[in-house]
Amino acid sequence: MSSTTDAASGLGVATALVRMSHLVQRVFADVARAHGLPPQQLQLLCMLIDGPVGMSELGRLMHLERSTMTGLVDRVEKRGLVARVPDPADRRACVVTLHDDGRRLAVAAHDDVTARLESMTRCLDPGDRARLASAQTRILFEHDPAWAAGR
Amino acid sequence: MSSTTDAASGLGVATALVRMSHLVQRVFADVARAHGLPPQQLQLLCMLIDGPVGMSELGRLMHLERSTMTGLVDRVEKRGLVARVPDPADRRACVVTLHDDGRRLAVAAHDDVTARLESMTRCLDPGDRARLASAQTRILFEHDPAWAAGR
DNA sequence: TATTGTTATACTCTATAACTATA
DNA sequence: TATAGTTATAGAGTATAACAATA
Repeated sequence: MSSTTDAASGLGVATALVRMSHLVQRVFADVARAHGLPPQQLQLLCMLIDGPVGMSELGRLMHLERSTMTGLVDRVEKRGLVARVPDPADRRACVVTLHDDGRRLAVAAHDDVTARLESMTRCLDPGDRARLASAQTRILFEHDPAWAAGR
Repeated sequence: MSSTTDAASGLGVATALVRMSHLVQRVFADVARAHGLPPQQLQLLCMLIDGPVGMSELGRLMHLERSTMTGLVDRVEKRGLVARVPDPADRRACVVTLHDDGRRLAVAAHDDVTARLESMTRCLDPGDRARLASAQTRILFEHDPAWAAGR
């Protein structure tokens, strides 16, 4: 009945994935709140770190309808963190770009999330941590449609 | 530049956790929608499979305010899936219980989520799958406050 | 015809603050 | 005083359907 044996009575892989997902979402939400943003708005900012993205592409990346993106970008734009810039190559389209404040916030929050998650994995051996990352990478490679495209 | 080497250029553990979390949330949302429910309402139902739970305890389990629980339970109750039952031991309190329809729906959807997640892990060796589950179990044991209490 | 983005609408989710009733 | 639950309010997130402008 030591803590070690309790942890050893492990969960099924599906249950573990669901619970781990909730824990990660909570970390993300806590960091977002610490930076004064709702989680979805922070997620949007993080999508823009590598460069401007159009509305439809953002919807594909975040698995949201285009009309949902309109409202989300509206709210983040109202905070002065991003701007819509007309696409010179297509007069229907625009790209969403980070302002300086938005970039600082996105990078700082992203770093916070990374630090907190890495800290949580310190209870694993380095080898186990690497195997955890690689097993998840493998699953994502096989099952995340957005994988091939994105970074 | 083969797909194998692409997968081998793995993600950091934090990035892998965040992406995996999104993938799991998407699976859960897809299953919920297939059963005609918003994800949060399905999550609530799943919390009740092992037995009735009071409003405050539900809030702790789901990391939501008590007032948020009131609305969530209202909506699920309106669908006829759960009922508030007065707690005979404490006249302030009530417990939320599943109706038969709610239980059938909760179990079926839970099974669907489990099946889809297990199917996604089939790209791993049995040993890797077991190590994935056990590494996550270890992290949850150390960092999920709701761990000790819950199942 | 197809695509880009928006608007209108209706729900849903969430937190804060103030409240009632019971412990 | 403390806890269980609700109400009121405000804001945020989401999808569907219909639309305008452009490709």
